[in-house]
Amino acid sequence: MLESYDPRAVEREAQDFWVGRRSFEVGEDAGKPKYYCLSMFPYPSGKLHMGHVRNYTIGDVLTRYYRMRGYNVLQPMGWDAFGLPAENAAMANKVPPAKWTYDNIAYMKAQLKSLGFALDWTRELATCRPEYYKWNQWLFTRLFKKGLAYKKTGVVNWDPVDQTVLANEQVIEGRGWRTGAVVEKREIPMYFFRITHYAEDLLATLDKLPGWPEQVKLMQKNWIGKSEGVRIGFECGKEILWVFTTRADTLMGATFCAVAAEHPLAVQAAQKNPELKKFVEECRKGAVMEAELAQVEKKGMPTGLHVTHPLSGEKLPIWVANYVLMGYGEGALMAVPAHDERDLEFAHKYNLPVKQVVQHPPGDPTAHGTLINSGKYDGLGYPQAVDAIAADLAKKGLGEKQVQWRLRDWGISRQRYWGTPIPIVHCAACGDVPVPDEQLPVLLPEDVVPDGTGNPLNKRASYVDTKCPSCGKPAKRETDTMDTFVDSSWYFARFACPGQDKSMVDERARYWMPVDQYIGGIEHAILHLLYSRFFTRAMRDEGLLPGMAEPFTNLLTQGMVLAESYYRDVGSRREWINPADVSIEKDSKGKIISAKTRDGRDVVYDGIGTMSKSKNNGVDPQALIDQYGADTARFYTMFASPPTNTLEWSDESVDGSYRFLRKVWDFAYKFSRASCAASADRKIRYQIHLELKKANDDIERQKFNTVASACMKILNALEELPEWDETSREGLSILLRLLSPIAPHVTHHLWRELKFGEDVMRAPWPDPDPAALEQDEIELVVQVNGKLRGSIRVPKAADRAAIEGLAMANPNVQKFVAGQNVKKVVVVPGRLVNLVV
RNA sequence: GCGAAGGUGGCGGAAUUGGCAGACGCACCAGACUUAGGAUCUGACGCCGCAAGGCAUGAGGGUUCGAGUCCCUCCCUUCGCACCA
Repeated sequence: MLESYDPRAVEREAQDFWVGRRSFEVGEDAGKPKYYCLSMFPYPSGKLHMGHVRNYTIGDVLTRYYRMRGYNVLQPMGWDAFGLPAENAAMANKVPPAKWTYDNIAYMKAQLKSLGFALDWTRELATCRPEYYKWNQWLFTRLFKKGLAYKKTGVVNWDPVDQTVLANEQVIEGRGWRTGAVVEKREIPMYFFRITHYAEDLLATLDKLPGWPEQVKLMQKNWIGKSEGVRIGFECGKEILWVFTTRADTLMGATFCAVAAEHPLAVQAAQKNPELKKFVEECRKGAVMEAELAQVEKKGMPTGLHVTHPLSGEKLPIWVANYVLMGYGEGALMAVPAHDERDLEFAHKYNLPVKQVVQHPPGDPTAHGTLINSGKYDGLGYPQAVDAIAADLAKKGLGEKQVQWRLRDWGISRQRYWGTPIPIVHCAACGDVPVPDEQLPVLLPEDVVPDGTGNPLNKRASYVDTKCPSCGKPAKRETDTMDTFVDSSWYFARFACPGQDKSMVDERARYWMPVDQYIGGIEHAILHLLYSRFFTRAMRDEGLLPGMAEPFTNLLTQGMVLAESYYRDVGSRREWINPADVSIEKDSKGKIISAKTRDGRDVVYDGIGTMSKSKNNGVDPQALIDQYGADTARFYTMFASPPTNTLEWSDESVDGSYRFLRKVWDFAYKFSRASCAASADRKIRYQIHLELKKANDDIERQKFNTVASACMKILNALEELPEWDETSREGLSILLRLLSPIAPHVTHHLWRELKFGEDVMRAPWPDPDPAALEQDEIELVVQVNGKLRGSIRVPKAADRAAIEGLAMANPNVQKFVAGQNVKKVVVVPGRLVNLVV
């Protein structure tokens, strides 16, 4: 065997071996338990980033581990290939999005292969291929016929200069990213998926997902946002203003009503009131983003209209307020300033009355309590008050209990080219007609270069002009495409069915689904995961996935990979400098005091955040692979932190990972030339098996950083052996197997070189030997008043009295208890003794 | 603003159940080997202190024989907020 570690040669050799044996291609096998391990597929942005390396290494470690544990493991890979960046690249480089995307896929596929992931490439898919998106279209037509897909108007960001719809990320501080024009809200017709049909089930089933992080389940629960309340009608002349509230108990404290600027009452009132019209129009300026809306200063204007309080008969003014959202509830609310912080802020600003009606604990006006100043309802608690008030309202026909959801239906229309065409034909006579199955897929032309002014499909007569599938007369094709979240909502099921062109999925999906382990970034905790859960239900009800509701049994949400970012302002333009090109100076506390580029110009430190193209702070993993090899890149990303933590990038510590793999090689090299004694070393063997026991626990709880450090500890222990013996051989074979899921290439090579077997991946996973873990004596820590004062060795079977005696006899312990009364002795078996004086 | 998570040496992190805080590694420091060292090996390495010892897990308070871990208040960072993926 070679004396020194050459990652390049070792990795090529191992990868050739796997390809030659088709090691990762799997089929259905009734003889083994199946394990479907899936990492979120990448958007083909150009090259892999650190988040990908981390994500796919986590999946690969699990895949290789479960294979060695005897499971039939599927780990596929594909491309989330539709999306906005391809159109942006097209505008910048005058290249069709299709070509740009396919080129990126080719490059990134080579990168993934160089990292040695155990992927079944025979199942590769790209969502921009007709054979994939055909089934988006097919399912859309099914849902459309059932009413689960439907058309209504939705609000979008409109750039008045480019005459185009903007994505939220294309709106910067309320202005269009290319034109700088103030963005307006515009209502346009769109298609929606009726995800709210499944709201109750999506919420209730969260409790049956023990393999999901509590954090994610809680976020989804809050997002779905079931609230039980009362719908209350306020008479306004001949009309009724309906509001929804979860605090009907505070109805007697309502001092005004507020409606959204888009509310029909506001629009109507604005027609006769130029000042109000101006205000309503002002509310239409700016982006649709909720985060932005929530932070704008609360503003309002009276409509001049009044409503009648349904119980007191009092006249209350109606205001238009920019903090009322048209999309939630009725787009209107009753304001109770005394018991709602936002209403209070608004009331103070505009001098509106505040009337306390609930006796609340001091300092918490929004807490439930007993009613006061509420006439006949005085003295009631929250539930009784709500019941009584709802009943009285019901008698007048002005209220009823209602369940309200925060979850909205999913708008899937995008006024963009690079996505799945929505399979609808608009016919003057027949209306919106879904494209029949035999005419699917509606093909997206691939030779288009968008220019940023609207959807280029609109300008293609050959695409738009068609015949109505229903009556055969000339008609227009829908030019909107689907949200790319549609593509990623079912790809996991499609991976089970390569080559299937007769149906969306087939019976093979019943073998592989659900995904046993899904791995991806925490940033997908809500939308992607919720949409996938919705799709699985919709497909189930279409007969495609019988009996299945939940697509992902276990979910691992990896933390984001963060890096520092730096910029400098050049005129009005902000230039972002890659951290690799910045040298920094830190003070003794580690705070950055100055940052300069290589040529000595000052740059501004902008803090730490997600690696992103816009801040140019990405670290290219390719440089890491080129310099150290794939095994080091994999080992480092596992060792650096547990998968669920954020990972703050530092290239300084990569060296240590490389050094460790080299040490493994050096040890194996020396072993290959040594002759071993037949004896074993009890003490070192104990250490190795103890580390193995902990490492096996850590793999099960997905803490791969401590598995990596267990490998280091085992090697450190082996190096302490006074001579080559059976413990060296056993320890090395354990080390190579334990390390193989993380660093598969070097362990593959050494396993064969040392004649442990032909293929480490097919070796059984090591389990600790109980005999090696047996000990006659154990060490106990002795504390006095909770402070460490010494330690004692006691026989394993020692009783309490013997332990107390030994603890008291310890000289250092004596120093602290001498002459004092020992009031209490706490003995924690196997751990410690605490003497309280 | 709302929802969620996190904060431990100079740095990444460990401590699985309330029981030895800082495993393992990086950086730094000292030494050995060497023509050389950005290689390798040995040692030291939280802070204060000559030592005994004391202090220390974002800040402040509480529960407990014992708190990084549980409870309360506050501060900071990251993620999501429905057209980025």
